[in-house]
Amino acid sequence: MFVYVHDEQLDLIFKTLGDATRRRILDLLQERSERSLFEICASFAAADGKSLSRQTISQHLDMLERAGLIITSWKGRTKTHSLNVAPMQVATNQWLKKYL
Amino acid sequence: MFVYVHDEQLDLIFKTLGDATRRRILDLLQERSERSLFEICASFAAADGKSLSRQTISQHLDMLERAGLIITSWKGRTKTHSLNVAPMQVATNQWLKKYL
DNA sequence: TTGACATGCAGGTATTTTACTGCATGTTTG
DNA sequence: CAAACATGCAGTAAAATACCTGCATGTCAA
Repeated sequence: MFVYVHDEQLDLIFKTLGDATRRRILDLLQERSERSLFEICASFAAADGKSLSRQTISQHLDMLERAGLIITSWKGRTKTHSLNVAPMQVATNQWLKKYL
Repeated sequence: MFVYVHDEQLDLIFKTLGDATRRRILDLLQERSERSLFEICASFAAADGKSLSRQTISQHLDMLERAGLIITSWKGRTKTHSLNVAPMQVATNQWLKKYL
């Protein structure tokens, strides 16, 4: 199976990866998926001094979801966020690969 | 040899790749390197309707150079631009690889 | 059913990005 | 030297981004 993505989707994938906070969220979700917004905020606060507001992290999660890099589902009043590596693989196979 | 790059450099590399115009410039330079700004503009104009101004392309080239994705050298009054794939390889080896 | 919890939505601000125009600088060639 | 050429620099405007605060909505549990 090979999914073709348009330039705009490639734009979105690379732009989304171009922010250290969002890459860090992906790294967190690779360790363990199915995390809530609050858990992600807590991980950030626990790790070091630089903690961002809940709403800011939420915006980053929205962008990650728009890029397809995370998948969400509701469990009661909690929305869980899980990693989805497909866009990275598609971006690599479709464009980046030829330079590696 | 393994060059460690900081988060800020990873940011810059991915952000730079997150624009279709810049990816297209890289694709052009992979076909043939050592191209001048004017040659790149001409390629854009020849390919299709959507042609950007010389200064706009120049700004994209500046960003590509800051990210290390192109290397430049002067030949008389002409500045030539060549592809440098190292940053893509570094970004892949240092961060992206674990998701592929 | 009410209080605590988890998230969403609206808006505001400062910075960055992307495009442009116009002018300046330096280099080659006739 | 002067004209043509290749690029650089300055400034502008619109849009997007990244952060914030405050309030609203929906859900679980006592």
